[in-house]
Amino acid sequence: MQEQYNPKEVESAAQGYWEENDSFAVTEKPGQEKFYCLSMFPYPSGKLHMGHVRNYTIGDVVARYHRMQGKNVLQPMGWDAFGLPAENAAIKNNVAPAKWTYENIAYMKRQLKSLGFGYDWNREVTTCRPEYYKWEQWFFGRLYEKGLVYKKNSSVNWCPNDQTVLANEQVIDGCCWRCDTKVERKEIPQWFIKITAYAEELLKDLDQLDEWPEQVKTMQRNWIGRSEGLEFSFALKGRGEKLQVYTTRPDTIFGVTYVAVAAQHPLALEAAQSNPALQQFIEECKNTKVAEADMATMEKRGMATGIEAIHPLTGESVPVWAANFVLMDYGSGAVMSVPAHDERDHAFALSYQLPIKQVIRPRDGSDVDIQAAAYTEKGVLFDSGEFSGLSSEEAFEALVKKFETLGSGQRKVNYRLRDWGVSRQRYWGAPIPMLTLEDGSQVPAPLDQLPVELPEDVVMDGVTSPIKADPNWAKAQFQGAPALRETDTFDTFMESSWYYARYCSPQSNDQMLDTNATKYWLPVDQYIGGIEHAILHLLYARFFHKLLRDADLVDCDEPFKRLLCQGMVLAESFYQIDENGAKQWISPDDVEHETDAKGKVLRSFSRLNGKDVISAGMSKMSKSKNNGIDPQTIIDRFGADTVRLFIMFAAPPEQSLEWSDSAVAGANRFLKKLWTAVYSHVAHGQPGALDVASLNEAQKGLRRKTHETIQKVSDDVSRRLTFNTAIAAVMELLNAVTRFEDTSAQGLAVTQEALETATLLLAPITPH
RNA sequence: GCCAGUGUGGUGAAAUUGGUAGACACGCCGGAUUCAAAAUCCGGUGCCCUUAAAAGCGUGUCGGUUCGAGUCCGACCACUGGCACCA
Repeated sequence: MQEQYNPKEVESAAQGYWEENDSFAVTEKPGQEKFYCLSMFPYPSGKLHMGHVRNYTIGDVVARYHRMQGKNVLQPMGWDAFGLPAENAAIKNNVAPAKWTYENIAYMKRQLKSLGFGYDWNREVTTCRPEYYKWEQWFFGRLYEKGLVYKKNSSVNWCPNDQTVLANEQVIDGCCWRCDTKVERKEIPQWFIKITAYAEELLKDLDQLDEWPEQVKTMQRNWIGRSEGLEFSFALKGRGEKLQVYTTRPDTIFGVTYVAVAAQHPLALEAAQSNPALQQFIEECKNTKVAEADMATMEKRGMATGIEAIHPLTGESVPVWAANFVLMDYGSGAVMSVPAHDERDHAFALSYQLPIKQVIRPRDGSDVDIQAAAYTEKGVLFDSGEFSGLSSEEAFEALVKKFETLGSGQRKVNYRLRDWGVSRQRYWGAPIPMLTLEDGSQVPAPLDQLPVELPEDVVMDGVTSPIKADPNWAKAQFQGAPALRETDTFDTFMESSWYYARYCSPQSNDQMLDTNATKYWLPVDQYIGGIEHAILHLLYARFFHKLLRDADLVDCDEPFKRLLCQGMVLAESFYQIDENGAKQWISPDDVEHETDAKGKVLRSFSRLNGKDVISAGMSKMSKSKNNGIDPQTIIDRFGADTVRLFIMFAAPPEQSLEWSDSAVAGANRFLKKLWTAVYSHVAHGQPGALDVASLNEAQKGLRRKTHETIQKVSDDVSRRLTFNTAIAAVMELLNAVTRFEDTSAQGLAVTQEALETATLLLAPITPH
């Protein structure tokens, strides 16, 4: 054993051994307990960032712990390789997205290996490879045949100058990020998968996920948004057609003073033909981004259409308004409005002087100032005909019954969840495997045409997808007749919705999944990833799993048994104001501090120009704030084990983690101390056998500490997933060993046990 | 705007089921070692008053429940994640 801790040597020796012996390769072993530990695979953006390091260290610690417990542990890794950044990089650097992506993968794979993660690389999955997306295309065809796929019009962000669709991220302050043109909403035909057909099951099965964080389940429940209400129609004065609406508050129906429809609603469009002001308003409503946050915060605007609706119970007429906050994409594109009992309707009624009619009062009979604010609580009805005097709950039932008796409405369960739009008008994604025949009908591409391959050797012009620009690409045949390929590609959430299952049989060439493998490995025992995926990715993956189950490809109901959502990695950011008044972000590497006698920072300044810098506090490591710390420089300086130890020690996994250079040095110091302690112990030679009966009080004390630490660390790592307290416990044990200083035969035996224990307990965290 | 979180010493945090607030570290202060420095080792370190002790104060703010609240409840403030085309 060397006297000094030399991480470079230790780490390359250990990594060389793992590589040579393929130490983390696993196969199905029916007799052995399995453990499937999965970390969310990365988008290959160029190089690893600290968030990746944190995510994968947590996963590796869990995987190595269970391996040490004797389980058959599967821990795979792969690449979520399709996506927008590859197209942007392609334009910027004049390189094809595929080449850029594969180079990034090669570099990041080397980095993962240098961090000592125990992956079974034989199972590596890369989603932009045809052998992967072939099966996604095949499965989409099966969903189409089952009636779970359909095409309909829906809104996109449209840049009228570039004649192209923009992602929400590409719309900056309502304008195109390339040409600064005002972005419009545009309706185009797109493919959808019926996730709403599984809404009830996706909601109900959350109850069986007892090892998921409560907050994630709550967010998913609210996202699915089950509600019970009444669906009914308004007749329209002088017209044959009816206007269908849905409400969760039928008890307020006598308070309806107007009806609102989306600006793009057929009624509004028709009325606009003879009303230039309305036409103008509808045009203006196109000038909003598709994002819900923008819809919810924009100024609520509207205009009367001149059409009158007949209240189904009172027979009174109420005006139909076109409003920018009603969305054509959701429900029927029309809502009943009760300003007295709904905040948004109230605000709208005040700005357009529409009547506010109160029909619910508090149960205690007290008065409310209905002009000042909506009364949204439930209560007791009045001015509601035969329903006056009923409570909101009684009125709900009575009104549903009334409408059902009249045959003009019914009870309906509604979901906020909308069907999954999977069409993207972009190049770098899996082609949607649909063919349009000469008669205009559509069929899935047959198996012998799969994969519908995306050409990789292309030149990006920055605006149009190469497969849309090339008229020949779309040309195909179907049963001897000419057909046209779909040139849209899949949402990249498609690939990440089933990769965890493909890892079970990644080389399967003749089928999507090998059911022998999925039955053994699934569900994933521990899934680890960022909280930012709490809703979309995790909901789509749960949905896809149920689709796979219904196709007999997997045999459990849920894909992820236990979930851990790790927090972000933050670093302090600093800036100076330049002569133009703009913030210049200074890298934390270039900032020095002056402190007072207690170590409190008094002043910070730039090492580059000596001028003071202003701290913007802790924020997520990002390019825009120039506060990213490159993991590679830390690995090169201290070694992978120090990086892993610091990251696991600095905060519990679900909290955000603040980067601190001196704390990293502290983690390194601890490893050096441990090394030194072992070295000086070994120098005393091999100790004799431990004789438990002959120990003195101090020796018993150290033994007790050793075994308390085993218990504490085991519980922290397996049940609580609080790695920071596990490490603290090992630090306490090492402190006890340092204080012990007993070189008698039994003293050395007890020390040996304590140091062996410390090393084994740390092994999952600092495996080298 | 809506949904979900977070807030404890100079700093990161701990307190697992409502029961000694601050484990373990970082930083800082003092000392040893050294020609000197780095590294290492030893001691101290919530705030306030104090030579010291003791008292007092203390878990974002305000209020409540309880014998007892960092922990439970209500209101508020600040920050963070998501909002369906970033992944």
